[in-house]
Amino acid sequence: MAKAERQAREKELRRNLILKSALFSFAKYGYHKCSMDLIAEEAELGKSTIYYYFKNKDELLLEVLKSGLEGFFKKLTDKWAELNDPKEKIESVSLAAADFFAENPDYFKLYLYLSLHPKIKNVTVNSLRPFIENKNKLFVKLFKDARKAGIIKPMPPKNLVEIFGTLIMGVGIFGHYKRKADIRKRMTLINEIFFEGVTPEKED
Amino acid sequence: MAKAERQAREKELRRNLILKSALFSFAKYGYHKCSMDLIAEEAELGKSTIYYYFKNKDELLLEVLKSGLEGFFKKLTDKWAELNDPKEKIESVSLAAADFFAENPDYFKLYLYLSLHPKIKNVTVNSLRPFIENKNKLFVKLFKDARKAGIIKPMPPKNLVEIFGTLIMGVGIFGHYKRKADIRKRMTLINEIFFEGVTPEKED
Amino acid sequence: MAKAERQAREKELRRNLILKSALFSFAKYGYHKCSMDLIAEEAELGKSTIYYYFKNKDELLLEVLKSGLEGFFKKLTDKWAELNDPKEKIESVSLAAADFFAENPDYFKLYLYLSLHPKIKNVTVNSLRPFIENKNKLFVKLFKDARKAGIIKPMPPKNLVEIFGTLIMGVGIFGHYKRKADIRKRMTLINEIFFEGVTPEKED
Amino acid sequence: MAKAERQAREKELRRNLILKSALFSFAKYGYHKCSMDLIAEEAELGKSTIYYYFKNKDELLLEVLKSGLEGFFKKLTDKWAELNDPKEKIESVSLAAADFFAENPDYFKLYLYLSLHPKIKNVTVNSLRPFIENKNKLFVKLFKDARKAGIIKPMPPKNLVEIFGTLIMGVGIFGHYKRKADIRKRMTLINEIFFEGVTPEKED
DNA sequence: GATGAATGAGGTTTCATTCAT
DNA sequence: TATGAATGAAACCTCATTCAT
Repeated sequence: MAKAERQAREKELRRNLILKSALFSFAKYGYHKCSMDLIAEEAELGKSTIYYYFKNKDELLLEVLKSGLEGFFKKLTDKWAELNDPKEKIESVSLAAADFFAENPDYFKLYLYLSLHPKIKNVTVNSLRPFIENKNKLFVKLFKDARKAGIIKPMPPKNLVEIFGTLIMGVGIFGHYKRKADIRKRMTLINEIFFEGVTPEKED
Repeated sequence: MAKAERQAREKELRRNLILKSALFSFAKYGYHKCSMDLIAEEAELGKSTIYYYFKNKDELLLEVLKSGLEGFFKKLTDKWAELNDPKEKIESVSLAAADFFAENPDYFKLYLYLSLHPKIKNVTVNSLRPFIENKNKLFVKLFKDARKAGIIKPMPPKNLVEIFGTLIMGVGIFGHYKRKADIRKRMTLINEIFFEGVTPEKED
Repeated sequence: MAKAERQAREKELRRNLILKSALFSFAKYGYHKCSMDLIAEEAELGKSTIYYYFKNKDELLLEVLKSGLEGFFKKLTDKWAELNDPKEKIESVSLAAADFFAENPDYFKLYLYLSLHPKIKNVTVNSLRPFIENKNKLFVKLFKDARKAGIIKPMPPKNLVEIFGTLIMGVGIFGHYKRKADIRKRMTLINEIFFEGVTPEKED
Repeated sequence: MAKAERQAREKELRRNLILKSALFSFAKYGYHKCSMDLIAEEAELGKSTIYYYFKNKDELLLEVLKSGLEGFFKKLTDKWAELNDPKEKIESVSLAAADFFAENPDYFKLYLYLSLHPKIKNVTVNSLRPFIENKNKLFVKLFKDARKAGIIKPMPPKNLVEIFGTLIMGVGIFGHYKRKADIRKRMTLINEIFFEGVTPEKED
């Protein structure tokens, strides 16, 4: 019957509405100062309805983060599919992040905020860890490939991933940029520094 | 009378004890999950005593951060006094940070955590802003000097401060390092990348 | 039409399924900690279905208890039909209870639990009262008959019913017995004490 | 200083006030239907004050029960100190219980209610277990002594303790008695049945 | 100066029940 | 007949803060 199908679709929509409202409110007030009431109000639903869709606040947070990260990595891997050159692939990470920041200014702030919270770190974010570590391996491999291709100095790939990741996330932390073009410009600068450094070419 | 003096000294000691306990507990539990009780217990003082020394939780946090930052910048400016070369000065920032991270693993995490918290950002941390912006000017000037000295490409100094700052703080975010030597090594890598990039020298 | 009949039969089956699941869950979690969800899940039915069969949680409880008690008294009166001697009849109560405990370890616990719950006592269990008082009269009559037959001291029959009832229910309260044989043995001891006391025969 | 002493005394008084209010309210509404608000209102204190004195609802319950049982056993052992004959000692148990029921009509109901609650049984009441098992040993010893003195048939003392205990608690369960004299009368009947049984003396 | 005691405000979560389909 | 979805009401508990001493 088409009915069941429509219901499933509507349920998915509601779920996404809650996810969206939660992200918005978490980001606006910060996870700890954002009450379930606030989220419910934002979603224009009863508070208990949220508990009908998500077991508790922690899980809601988790799903918010998951859906955000999934969106980001979907975009990124789509882009990678079009590229071959490792350097271009690396640069595409920051550019994909730029677009993602512009469209979802809250995800990375929330993610970082939580990464730094000692208690949550141990409970919720940890269940994201497998997901993240999986992605991390992709990045490590990317840098290894770049190294093999001779376009990167012999530096430990893991460290490079961390450092490059930091650079990108920094945009999210300090991010007072609003326009996508500005963020892209900043990412371009980051790419340039990461690859070439700030030291001018010696002319001789 | 020496009595008043001794009393003043004792008061200062108490204040510092509270500050230390607060930092420890904030870092251990996260600002929002760290109750005044926890801090009082850590300091082995009555809870109300904390209110005798600090107006409220927010102000306590502020003072904790201030004292931490002051410590860091004290060390940094001491080092700068010994140096002339702008590049060396820039590099000394990350090395000073390395030592500071090793000795005070919690300050920067707390600082970052709060930088990302929307509400606190607007209330408490903002009152740190003058202090920080002041220090920021020092860094901007440093990069301008470096630019003048020709050891830096013509890139916007403000952006460079942010990017270099991000690189350093990243160590605090991911910070799984325990030994000072490890942190220093990582900072050296960061310095190298920042100045020279990851692209190998073209040999021709 | 046979259809209506089958439907009625199926409805009865569903009702019993819910009753069984409710008893199981009430006993497992305790009435107050047992949510309708739990019961619905146990019955593998939608939660609203329970409301289709029973007006509310209280009524469900009531019906659970009723059906349990009915089962017990059915067995008991069946046995009584075979017996004439009042003493044997009295003893058969505890033995019937033994079997009933063994087969339905939860009914009496639930019944007692609720007898002790002040609020429920006043609302739901009270509607069991006519039923129970009816049965009680049977017991009182039994003890009166026993008195007439000269096999019981001249003690107030009502009190004897209460005391004998207590003894039996005590097995349900402390009931750490698992095997039917153990419960029967215990009931035999209770019968002996109730009739003969614990004081040894004077030998002279 | 006398000040500290007075404060300690006042704190103890408050604690007892809460305990009393809690017992009253638990008994009136039943543990699960008795909210902390209700207790606070009864004690004419803020709800949080109760949490200042007791960690949570479970612990409050535990302390209520503990204090009740302690009161009972204090009275009982006081009486035992005056007695030598094991039979008199046994009888004194039910008479002490009679007085205790009359003065604290709620304790045993609450205790039983909780003994029967599957979830609480495993958490809170269990922490009473050592206390209770300790007392139980006293009773077992009492029945062993009575056996040695030849005033009890060779029946397993543990079972006798349970059965005798059940008889006494039954008064608490069904207890519609208000006047101390009525309860004592009932206990006397129980003692008589327990020792001599309901079977009349054979006259021959 | 120092603190034990008290609490109001607010947070998360549970759950019986209803309603549209 | 059966049920998925939604929710209001209420429960437990935490915590920054105050106040009397």
